[in-house]
Amino acid sequence: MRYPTTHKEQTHQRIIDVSSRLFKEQGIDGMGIATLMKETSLTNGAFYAHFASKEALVEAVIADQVQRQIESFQEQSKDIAGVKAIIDLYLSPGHRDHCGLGCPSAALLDEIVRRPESTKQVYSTGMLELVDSFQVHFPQLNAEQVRSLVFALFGLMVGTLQLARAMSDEKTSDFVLENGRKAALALVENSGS
Amino acid sequence: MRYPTTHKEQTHQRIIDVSSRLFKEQGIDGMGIATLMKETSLTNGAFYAHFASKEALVEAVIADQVQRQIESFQEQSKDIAGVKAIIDLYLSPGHRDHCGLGCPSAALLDEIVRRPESTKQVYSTGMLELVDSFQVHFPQLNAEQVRSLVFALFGLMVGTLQLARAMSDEKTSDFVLENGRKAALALVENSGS
DNA sequence: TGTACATCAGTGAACGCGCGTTCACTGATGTAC
DNA sequence: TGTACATCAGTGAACGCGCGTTCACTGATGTAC
Repeated sequence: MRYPTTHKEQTHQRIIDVSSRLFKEQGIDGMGIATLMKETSLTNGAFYAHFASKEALVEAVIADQVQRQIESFQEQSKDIAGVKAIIDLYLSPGHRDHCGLGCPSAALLDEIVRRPESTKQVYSTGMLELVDSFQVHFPQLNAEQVRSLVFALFGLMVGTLQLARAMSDEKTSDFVLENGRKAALALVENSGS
Repeated sequence: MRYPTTHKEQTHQRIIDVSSRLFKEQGIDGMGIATLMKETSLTNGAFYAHFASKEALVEAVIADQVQRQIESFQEQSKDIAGVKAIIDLYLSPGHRDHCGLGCPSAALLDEIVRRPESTKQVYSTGMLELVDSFQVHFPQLNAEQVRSLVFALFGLMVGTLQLARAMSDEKTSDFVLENGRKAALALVENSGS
């Protein structure tokens, strides 16, 4: 069968989508090509028609995930209230309980640290873009002030979400989450806005 | 050869020490029993005389690492200055550049999230003890206030260190680190102390 | 004092399994003449 | 219009390798009689 012109491109994206979820749920090292392709309803051999290696997929997934996160953040209003809405969603039980659909940084950051330089570069570039995209929420701050604030905010949110996910006791987990949410809101409120 | 009474205990601890470093450097999934035992100058078979399974080792490593971190924190003065010293050390280039010798949470937190409930329980218990150990630095705060402050502080420090480690550009990494350090110090200073 | 046996930390080969990757092949379609 | 060939997304078996785990064995020492 010949496929329509867009077919291969669609399959390519489907592999990225499925991999994003599975990597975030099971870890990059914890998810093999065969399993991943089976979940995409293909056989393992087809993988290498789409990606040169597993690492190439990892890079594609990270780039795609960070872009999607930027887009999802941009759905909020372009002011402080928008940032607060982002915080409320980020440090929510829903996000905590669904790694596979959530933030790639929270799910994969310390695995990304251990990957090759090229992969870290893809992540770094994306993260800088993400951080700078917050400029719209803070018209009164300059670029460096935005980076200052947003890197601290993101560090706090990522670390807090990971801690909340690691707590085996639900009450403690809720406390960590809600406590982190307040700290994040306070950080933004005291940012000279 | 018969060994002295303490010999096996020493070997047991040596496996934990070597594993702590290697897990933090390469990830838990990224480090196999054979490699790990070779680094301890033993053969792979000896492992199961010391641990029932890899997961049992993971639990032992996490418990041990968190205790050691508590002890290292306790070397600082029992006041706000002590907390500031901890922040300065935690968010320093030295800590960033040596995962294997550093904080187990920063190196392994999102892998811990994906491990069995029993392992998360070991981590949770240790972390609560760690957080509560900060009470000595804040005599004017009650237990819940200390947990509020220290969970936020730890979330910020862990997330920031991970972000700094993931940045491929050194200047950006330095910025993230130094910026996070200031944010952490500000968090502690504004804590009604 | 001498000998037979128990103890036990560690050895190293082997188990089945899943990993990332390769490759000869399939089969439906488009193109050339 | 009919036939031979090119294209190409996907198939599925196979590659060598390292994984976690098991187990019969070694060999130095202690103990019983």
